[in-house]
Amino acid sequence: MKVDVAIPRTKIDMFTYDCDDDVHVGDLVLVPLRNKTTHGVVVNLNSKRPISKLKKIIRIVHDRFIPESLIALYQWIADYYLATMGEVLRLALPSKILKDPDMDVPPAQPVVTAQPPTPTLPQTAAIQEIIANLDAHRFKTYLLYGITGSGKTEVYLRAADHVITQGGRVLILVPEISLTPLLYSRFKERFGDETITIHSGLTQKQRRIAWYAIHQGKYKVIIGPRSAVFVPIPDLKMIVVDEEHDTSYKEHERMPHYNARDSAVMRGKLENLTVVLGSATPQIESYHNAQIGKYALLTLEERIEKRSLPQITMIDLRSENKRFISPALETKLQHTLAQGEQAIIFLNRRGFAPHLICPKCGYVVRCKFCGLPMVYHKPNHGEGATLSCHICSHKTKKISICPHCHRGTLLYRGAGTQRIEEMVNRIVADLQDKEKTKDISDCVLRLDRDIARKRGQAEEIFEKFERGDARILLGTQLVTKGFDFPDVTLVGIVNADVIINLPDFRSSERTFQMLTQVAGRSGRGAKKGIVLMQTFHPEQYAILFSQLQDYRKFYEHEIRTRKELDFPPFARLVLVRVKGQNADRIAREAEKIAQRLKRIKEIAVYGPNRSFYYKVRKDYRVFILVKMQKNFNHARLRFLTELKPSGCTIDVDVDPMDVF
DNA sequence: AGCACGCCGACT
DNA sequence: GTCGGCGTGCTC
Repeated sequence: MKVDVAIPRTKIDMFTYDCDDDVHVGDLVLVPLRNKTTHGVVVNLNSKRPISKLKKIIRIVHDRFIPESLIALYQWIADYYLATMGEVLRLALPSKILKDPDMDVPPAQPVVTAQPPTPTLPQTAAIQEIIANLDAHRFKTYLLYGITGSGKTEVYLRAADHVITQGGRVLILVPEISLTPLLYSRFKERFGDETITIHSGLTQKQRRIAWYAIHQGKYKVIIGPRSAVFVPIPDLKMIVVDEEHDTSYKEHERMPHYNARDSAVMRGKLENLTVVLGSATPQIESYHNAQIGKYALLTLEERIEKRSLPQITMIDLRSENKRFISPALETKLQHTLAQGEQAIIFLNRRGFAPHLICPKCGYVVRCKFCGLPMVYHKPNHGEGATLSCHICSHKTKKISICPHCHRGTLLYRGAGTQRIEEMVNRIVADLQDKEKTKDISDCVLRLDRDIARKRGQAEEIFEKFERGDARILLGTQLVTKGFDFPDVTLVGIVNADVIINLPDFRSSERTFQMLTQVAGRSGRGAKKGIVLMQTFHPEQYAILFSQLQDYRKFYEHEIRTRKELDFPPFARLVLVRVKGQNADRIAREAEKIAQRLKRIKEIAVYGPNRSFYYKVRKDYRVFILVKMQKNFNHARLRFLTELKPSGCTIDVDVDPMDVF
């Protein structure tokens, strides 16, 4: 028999081998390749590929290693994202998995500890709906739209509990960055050691042990980031995608450029599962799918325990005289501290100042590799003051005198978290002078990637804040998710506009999501919360609707815009990125590609254009945006992935998250 | 993707 | 004279 074998870590789709008739789809096999042997997975029987001189499979290492339904998922991913099976298998079977297959793992012990809370009425309705579908054993995708603090996790837990009682298993996908210690601990306290996480901090060995334990069915609840969608799980009944709008579900670095949420829905279809996509701010495409009946909509529109949403007040920075922290925010912050409550201050920008500018000649210090302004960082962990490029991470020593005119002393322009930290510390000190009595020094905690470099450091800061050892948590996106702080009654958003002006059709959506998520940190306990949102664009609809806390109004506005401009979900996008060290060469090659694309009359071709980050390190980057109707067979664009002009790297991204 | 082959610069 | 740079080409 002739069979097709996909080999992980090759760029080639599949290889064809001769073998006996006892081979099945999904078998892990050892095959000769060149002058070596390697592992591969059988993906097709009775191959029709016209290869003349076939080699023979050496042996079957593991019979039916990957179930046929998962091979079908891998094939769908390879087809849809214009990748090869070899590339998909790299993610499905990470390198160390194959080193020493079939290791034995001790079984997990179930420990039930936590007393589950009583669900609210809307939670009960959602749970019942999901359970009814689980009992019917049919494929269905739910979009669980639940506002911040409405208790989506309890819905997941109850549904998971039902699955486990019936002898099934559950896969929970979580966003990469958040690592969601909260979600994990809630599953752990409900299902004990039957829960396992596959997070990025695992060593290769731990990862292999976990993989085989899951493969052998030793765990009931599997929690992991996007790559967990590839893991074989026996008797899988349900997949939950928490924070389904999160961009980390999309692999944007390399092939395959898959979206784990959409892959989870496809896995649900192929394995006949119940799929639950949860979010307080669903991606526009997802809510649209719920509107047209592709997904079933479940809503949770009240917070648990009758808590109310915070009151959000906008502060127009145009009338604030260039102050980074307005008097209103300063007053509220002092008030919050005086009341013994906690506050979160959010700014989506690291460092002390985003620019260094010369007052004499206007020169701005820029990265010599990327051309973008260098960010000034004050000393962190024993590392001295530096200038850092946030695109390529290139660092230089801080300079004081303008290197251009040699006359001016460089000034700081703008503010990052370090600068805001200094200001907040001053506000705290002022309050202490006024109130005299209580010592609230050392009460500000900063959390950003400069502080939390290693795994566990972010958790340490979160735990310190949770214990009440600090009163103000100040930081970047890291502070917007993962933990629940009941004593936080004030959220201050230093600048709501940071990502609104990116040249991307999703910049409004991203802004709305970010603001809604961070605002949702306020008032999650017994006391009512408030949010102060500083902005230069109070009339911009993403900012306005986030202040009104009205997802539906935002959706209605956004979907109209998408319709008018014929953007997703109405059309499909494919982004072709071309990069290389020679600017002229990539411009020429990109132009050739664009010309070739323009011969396909069913598609619209935009570009080539220079990328928003045109030069990064040694590379220049241009892109071509291709837009097509959903019924266009985009497999016709596969030729793009097979081009290899010398000196250029071409990257093809179906359903890109960023188009700049 | 890896890995070999192959032709041009700074070293024992 | 060699070690090694990474451009090109192939793997069933």
